[in-house]
Amino acid sequence: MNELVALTPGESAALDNLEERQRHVRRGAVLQRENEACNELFILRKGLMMSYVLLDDGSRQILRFLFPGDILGISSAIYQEAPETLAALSDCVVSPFDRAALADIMTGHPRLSALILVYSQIERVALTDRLAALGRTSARARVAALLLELRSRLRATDKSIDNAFLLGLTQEEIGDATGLTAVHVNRMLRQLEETGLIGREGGRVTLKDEPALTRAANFVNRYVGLDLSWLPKPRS
Amino acid sequence: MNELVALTPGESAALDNLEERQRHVRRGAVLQRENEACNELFILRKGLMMSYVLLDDGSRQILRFLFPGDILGISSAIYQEAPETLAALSDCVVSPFDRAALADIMTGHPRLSALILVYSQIERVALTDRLAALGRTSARARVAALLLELRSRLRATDKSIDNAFLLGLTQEEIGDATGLTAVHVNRMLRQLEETGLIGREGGRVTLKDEPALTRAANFVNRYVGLDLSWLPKPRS
DNA sequence: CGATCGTTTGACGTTTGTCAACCGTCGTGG
DNA sequence: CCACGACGGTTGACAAACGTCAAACGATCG
Repeated sequence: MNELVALTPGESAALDNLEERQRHVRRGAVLQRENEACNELFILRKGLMMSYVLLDDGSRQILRFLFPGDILGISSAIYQEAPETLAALSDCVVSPFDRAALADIMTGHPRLSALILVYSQIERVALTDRLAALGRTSARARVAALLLELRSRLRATDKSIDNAFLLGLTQEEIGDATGLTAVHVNRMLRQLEETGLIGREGGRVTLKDEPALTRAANFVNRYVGLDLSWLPKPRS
Repeated sequence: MNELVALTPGESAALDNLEERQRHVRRGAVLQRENEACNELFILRKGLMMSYVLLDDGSRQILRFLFPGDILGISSAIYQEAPETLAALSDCVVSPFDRAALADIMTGHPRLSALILVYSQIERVALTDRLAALGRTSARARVAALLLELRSRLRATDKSIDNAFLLGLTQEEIGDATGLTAVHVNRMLRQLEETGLIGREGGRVTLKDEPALTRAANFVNRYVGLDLSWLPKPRS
């Protein structure tokens, strides 16, 4: 949270309290399964995870990729059964905490409550961007938007990333995120490569023509342009 | 909020405070425009509204339909510029309030803060349901899901609604919500009618075979199955 | 009464999915 | 050490779903 505002000692302590415990999650492991009870929330410390749902016909929709610093499972915490599955795309480290800890923060730290709401709204807007992409843009635009989003979010934790990054996803996973088949994702990636917008060498993607990609995708970075001047005063 | 928990007098007073003012919004009017500054939030009191985004090519994605009791514009409140447009689908009444009032609630009423978070998470899950629908289901399923969702949400404010309701949307609006063209929406509606799943008489839709519709749509009502046992204690 | 809007329908085009085959890499167990 | 199988990527032929264009109709409103 300290990227958005300077925290008071009391607020920092409350957050550190959430991150007391650590749990390692192996690549491919499931942290929380759709339709199962789940009393824990998590903060992702290291690695890349995803949330997804499975439909009746067995197809999968990836809802969101999760990066270090993200809070996982708020939506599951308000339901008796989790509405989505959380799974690790790489070896990860998470800090589990329970719903009572969330309630304690909301009672004792109004500004942190507001920041949790802010993060959940940033996520909401990112979801609506993807909704618009799935509803109204071409396969090519969706793949381009996904690459831009991945790069932008990876850079938030690893400043060394510039135009090139290791794409930790299979083409099937890209397809499940963008509403396409793996075969068509492959065609789109190749087309982006052939037209010079991206480069690819064994899992590594290079954004070679970022302005053209942004135009193709109408991508907006939702972590900039915030207005937090209205946040309540910290209590301690 | 009082549908989910019994409010204390202090909490009720804080909410009544938000609804002090009233503003009438005519059908078709825009309450908030994408990319414009907006310092107000709203509670919808009467009528039907929608939020949408416009893409570069002029196409529109409707993100969400808004019903009485919904809070409008939280996501816009955290940005300098609104990420979405709010427009009235029928004559409406809204209660505007400012961001400072939101901050006051978060400071003074921890349980209301938590409930605001709960509502924003219900909305989040509804958005992910729609994301999965757009990414992974057929045009027929998406239209069926929209009809079920509309009926379910209309019934929340009007208990007299059973299987039939007045569909206050054009087929173009249904298309913009489901990621289809108006022409194809028409074909799907006619197909649902011909196969006996729905009936139609001039703007009125009747869900004639609800189990079959639910199967066609894999629809989940996200306003049931909540677990709010963890909510913080009310302060006053 | 004309104009506009929403709906309906048909013919046709494009995008995307499906199916199938093949390739290279990697890990594993005989 | 090698053979095998699993997995992910690549490619082509074909099919299905959905979009585009165009025309006509009825209702509503000024």
